[in-house]
Amino acid sequence: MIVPNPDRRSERARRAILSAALELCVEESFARLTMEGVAKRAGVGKQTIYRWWPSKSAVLLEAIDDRAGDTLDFPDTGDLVADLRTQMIQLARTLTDPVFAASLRGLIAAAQSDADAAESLYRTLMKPRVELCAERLKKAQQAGQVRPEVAPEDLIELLYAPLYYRLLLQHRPIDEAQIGTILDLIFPSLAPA
Amino acid sequence: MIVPNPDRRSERARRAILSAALELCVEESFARLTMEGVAKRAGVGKQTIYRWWPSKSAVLLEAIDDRAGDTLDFPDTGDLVADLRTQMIQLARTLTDPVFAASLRGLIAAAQSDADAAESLYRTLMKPRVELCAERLKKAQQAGQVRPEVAPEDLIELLYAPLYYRLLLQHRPIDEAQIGTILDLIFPSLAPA
Amino acid sequence: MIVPNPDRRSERARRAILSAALELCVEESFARLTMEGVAKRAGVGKQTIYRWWPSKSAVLLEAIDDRAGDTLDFPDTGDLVADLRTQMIQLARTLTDPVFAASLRGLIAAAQSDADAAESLYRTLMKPRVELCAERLKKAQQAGQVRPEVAPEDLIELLYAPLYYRLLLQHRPIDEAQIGTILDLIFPSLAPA
Amino acid sequence: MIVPNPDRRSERARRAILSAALELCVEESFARLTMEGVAKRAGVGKQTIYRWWPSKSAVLLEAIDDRAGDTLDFPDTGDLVADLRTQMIQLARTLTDPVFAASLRGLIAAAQSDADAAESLYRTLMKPRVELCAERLKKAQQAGQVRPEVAPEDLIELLYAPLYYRLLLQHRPIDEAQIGTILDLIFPSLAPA
DNA sequence: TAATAACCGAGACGGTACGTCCCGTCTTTGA
DNA sequence: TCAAAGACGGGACGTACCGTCTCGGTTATTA
Repeated sequence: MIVPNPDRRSERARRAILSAALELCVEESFARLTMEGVAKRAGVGKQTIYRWWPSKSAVLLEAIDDRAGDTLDFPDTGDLVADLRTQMIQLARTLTDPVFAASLRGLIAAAQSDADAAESLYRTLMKPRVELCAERLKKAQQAGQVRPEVAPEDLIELLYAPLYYRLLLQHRPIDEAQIGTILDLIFPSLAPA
Repeated sequence: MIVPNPDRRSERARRAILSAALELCVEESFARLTMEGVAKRAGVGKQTIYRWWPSKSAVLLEAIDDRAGDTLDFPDTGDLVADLRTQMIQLARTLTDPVFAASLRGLIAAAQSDADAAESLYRTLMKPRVELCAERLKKAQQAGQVRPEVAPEDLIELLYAPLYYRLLLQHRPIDEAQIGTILDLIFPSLAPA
Repeated sequence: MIVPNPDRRSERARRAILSAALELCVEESFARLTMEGVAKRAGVGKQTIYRWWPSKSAVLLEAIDDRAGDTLDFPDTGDLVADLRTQMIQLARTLTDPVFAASLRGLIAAAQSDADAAESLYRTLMKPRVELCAERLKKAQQAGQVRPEVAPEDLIELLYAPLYYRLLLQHRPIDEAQIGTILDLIFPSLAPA
Repeated sequence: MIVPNPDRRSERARRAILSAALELCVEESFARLTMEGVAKRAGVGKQTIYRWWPSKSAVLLEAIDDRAGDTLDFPDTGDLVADLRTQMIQLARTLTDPVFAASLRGLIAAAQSDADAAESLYRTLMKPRVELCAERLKKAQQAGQVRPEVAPEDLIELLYAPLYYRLLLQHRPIDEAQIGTILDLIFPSLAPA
């Protein structure tokens, strides 16, 4: 496979494609999002999309990752529950933003039939944030605030999975009350004996 | 809309269609599952599918619901945690069955772009089981085993969401260890003060 | 290769496609004639064209053959030169008809890069007419009007090639004067010694 | 339109382009000959082709004209039929040369949809040779070997059209026998009464 | 017991989008 | 300043499916 020269890449086209993808994903839905529609909306040839991305989920992943930007940080005030609450509320806001919600739901949908999409979704969007959270939890364990035998990754799943559950099932809305419930139900169990 | 007469419906065709849908969903994936493929595999005209189902996700939902059969029961030995463990292990087995996993992942994917699919997926597959579990939890609350101010629906989400998280993200496998972790981390918080 | 069932073929679509092909070939040119354009003009899906014809030259060949219709006859008054003149004038009219000229020029152009197109062009349009002419010439030879050692096929090429030469080179127009010249220059040589 | 400075033109690039065009036209066909293919094969940028030629037929015309070289001469031994035979055999050899045949068939095909290509093809390749032949015929007329009222251009068409007919229809091969037939059938009519 | 519906299989239809090829133009870097 | 390289916006290719439609051909009542 011949790889195009990234130095000659048109930044204008790149931005137009990513914007068009996000817009169309919200206006329609991921399933009705088409490469042809993106090309038309972006004023770009289809080949220019295929030159730089292998699939529509790859375009959307880059678009949403660009938009998420540098929000890679995890608060550390010393109070673990307060920090988690702050961060989870921030995530809840993101997951209820129409653009982000539509994109992420689409990406997760795509991941169900496309292992590459699943892999890059996890690696790009989720893994870095999971790792930051894991570090914060380890620090709390070292400070004696959390039982040492709890694996941070397990705890992270417990805390965050209910948000994704509501994102994907859409049966109940993601909100701050949910976050309160999650923290209330889990944290009393976590203090060392 | 003209509804065909269900009395004259061919049971042979119905079964062939549902089987073909499940087979193809596993062999390929939900995204590559096509009405034409199902019709061909089932030895059936396309019209026969469209006559009885509005979409491929509707076919698959009926197929998987048929297969799940009458497993609508929730153990009640008096020991809530033991009962939940039993039931969750049963669910884990279902979610790791290739046919069920492929179908459910596809249905959830479809639900991201199709509100009807989302609604019927929840109503048909999830709601009855959620309600059974809620009843069991209420009984436990009445028996003084669980703090009364905890909403059963919230607790259910906390317990089950991590399984769906792993089903959809495919980053870690669903297994019994996970269920142990979930129960260990949540239940110490639940006993009434 | 799976062959579609001709009994179910839509005559309406067939006619619309052939008409659209002829129209577009004249309005634009064979090189600018596209399957997409024909489908659009005919109000037809592209697949419906590809189902019944392998290429645009095949469509055009059938269109022009349909239009030529049953003009498969060769006059026989007993006077060979008069009969040839009659028939050649008829051909000249055909070759100067805009629709026929554009189509035939396009078909011959296509034949230069496509052996199948060349073969079917010859077999469908030319061969039957060449054979009729050859029969007429043989009859004239039997009547002692033409030297018996002349091969009818050779004579036919001599008579008709100049018309095609002008059709394709477009440097001088095809007209009755040309036909007079051709017959005048060739026939004095043909009488038996 | 900005015309580039011919003094700075790269002769190396020009030769590479013309060679590549001829090679590809033979290996594939004129229809499958592409500017990109020529550029790649010639090791040249596409712009370098578009700078000096307007179309692929223009490239090919120059290529074949270069190759035909200075074969612009018409024998004159005093014996018209012998001279024509000599020259026509020479032409037959050219028309059966694979490179020349593929190119000329392609150029004539292109001429069917492109008036510029038709015009430059006639002017460059055909006209000079037609004129030489016409001069030779006029000389024969002055020598009383050919009826004076025959227009040389008409006679030329009669003589040469059958060769082009076989080149383009490919139904019978061009060979010396054909040339004998042509001359035998036409020349008895030409002597002055 | 014929006729007469209704569903069945099959698949042609008008249509959308796919992913690819090539067009002719434009832009960058180097000779 | 021209050349090589190739990215760009764009149009058409030939294919896969969509969801609708139109055919006979079995059934399975209803006159």
